[in-house]
Amino acid sequence: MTPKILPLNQLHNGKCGSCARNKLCFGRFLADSNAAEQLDFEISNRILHRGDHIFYSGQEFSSLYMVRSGHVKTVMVTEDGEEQITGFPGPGDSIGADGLAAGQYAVDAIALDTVSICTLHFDHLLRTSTGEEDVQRLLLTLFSEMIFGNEQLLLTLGKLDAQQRMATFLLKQSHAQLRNGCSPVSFTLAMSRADIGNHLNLAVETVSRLLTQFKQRGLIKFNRNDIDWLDIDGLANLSNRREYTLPQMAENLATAQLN
Amino acid sequence: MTPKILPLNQLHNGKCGSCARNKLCFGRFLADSNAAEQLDFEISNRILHRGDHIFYSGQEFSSLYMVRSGHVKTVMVTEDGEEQITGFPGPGDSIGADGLAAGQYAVDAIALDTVSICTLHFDHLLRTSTGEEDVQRLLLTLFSEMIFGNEQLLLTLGKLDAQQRMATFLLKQSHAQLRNGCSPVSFTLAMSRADIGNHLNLAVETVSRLLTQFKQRGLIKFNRNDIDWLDIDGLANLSNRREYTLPQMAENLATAQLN
DNA sequence: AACTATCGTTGATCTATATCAAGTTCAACG
DNA sequence: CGTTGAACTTGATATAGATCAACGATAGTT
Repeated sequence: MTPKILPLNQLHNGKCGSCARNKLCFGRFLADSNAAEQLDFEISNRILHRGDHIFYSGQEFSSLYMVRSGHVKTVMVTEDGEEQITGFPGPGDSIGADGLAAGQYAVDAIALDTVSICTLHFDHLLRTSTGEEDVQRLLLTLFSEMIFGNEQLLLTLGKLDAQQRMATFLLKQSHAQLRNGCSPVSFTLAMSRADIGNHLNLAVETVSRLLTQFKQRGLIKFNRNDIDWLDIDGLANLSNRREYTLPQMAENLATAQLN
Repeated sequence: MTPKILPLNQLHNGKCGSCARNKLCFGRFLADSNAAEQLDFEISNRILHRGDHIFYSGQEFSSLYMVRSGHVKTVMVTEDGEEQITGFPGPGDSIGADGLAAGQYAVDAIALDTVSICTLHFDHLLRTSTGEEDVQRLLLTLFSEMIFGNEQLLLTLGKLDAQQRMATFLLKQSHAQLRNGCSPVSFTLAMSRADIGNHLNLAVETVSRLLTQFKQRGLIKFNRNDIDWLDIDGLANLSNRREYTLPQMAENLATAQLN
């Protein structure tokens, strides 16, 4: 009889601070590595599959979510049904913060592949963190990160052309890989060309053409959604952004771990 | 000898909770009107003039700011100097939250006209609010509002055409007026055509043409930057968004005051 | 293995909005 | 009260990327 083995994205119910993935998640905001013990609020874990909703737009706000593994898309919808993908949260990213102000989630959060996600009941979180200055700061930092990220995205979509947007997107994915201790040059894109196009405000055809073009210019190697290699400096050069070049990426990572 | 009279946007140094403008500012997030007394953190006031910087992009993060009166633009800059105006915070809006995560402000915040602004030293704010669950919630709500606002903007810029974007922008300005107890159909735009164009990702010429077109269709009456009248329902119809129609606006306002 | 639906690629054409080019208006200043 | 410069308007033309159209590849199903 074989011993029972936990799956790679092992479940964890209980205190946030004692979770094995803490360093890649909430812990990445804590300067003191022992401070994780302060994260003594309850979390509960859920596994979702491709297409499952974590929550719906308009649904009453109750919790924040942290992605432990897998990828999600967050979709905002206009009156007349047009959809805008506002982001692709992955491991260590939070979801749902946009719902607090209005009391209801502003987007649909949909799993792109198999996703392990933590539920942080907001009222509980707030009660538990009262008096814990570090935890308060952590929550605000988490929210601040989202504000900053959205502003960066506004800049990317507003002032860069199709090629620059695509390069920036690939570098962002690469950077996220690195943050999670995975290879920044070899990974799988969880989202379809249509999703990328929607997110970057480009037609599917344009996304496809740009990827082909990048491949021909030797900037990336890929097959379908599997990226085998990616020229970070070359793409950074195209994107007019230095922030994702490897040395800079490593530095960002170090900073993220320290703060 | 005439008595000394405070200017309209009267200065207020001391406790936030005792400020006369509290109801239009931090207080708008508090359900209980007496809860304002909980806002016992220190604030200090500054007056700025057109073109003055509240802070610079890259400057070390230290404080959040609340606009008491006047209008501001927040500008993010790319590597190669391209600028994106991410918003036009007005009375009751906060500035600077994007700087917490990285420890430095992400945008330049520049006064568009004469601005009265409150400085909330972040460390002091955090220390004072520790143990105050309502204040913690308030801060997170403030941040959440910005996340939501940026996502709405992403949707507007990504999925609406020039005409719809312009209509949406005018309605947003109108809505902000209403929130501050001013006329939603008669007000002055603090920003130039160039600023509007930059913010909406449109050429100045397109902004000008659309405004002229709206005037010819009887949707707005204006002279230079003074809007004398504005057909809220008509514009809402164009913009494919019902959220800014007058009944809805009044409801939003009521909700905002209750929560 | 053949079938089918979904997703991705590639080429041809079209269009919304940018860009270019001239004015026009207005506020500030000597 | 004429001068200047910035901000705005209006018309003509250009273009990046969308849209339309057709085809190819892949994974899941029977």
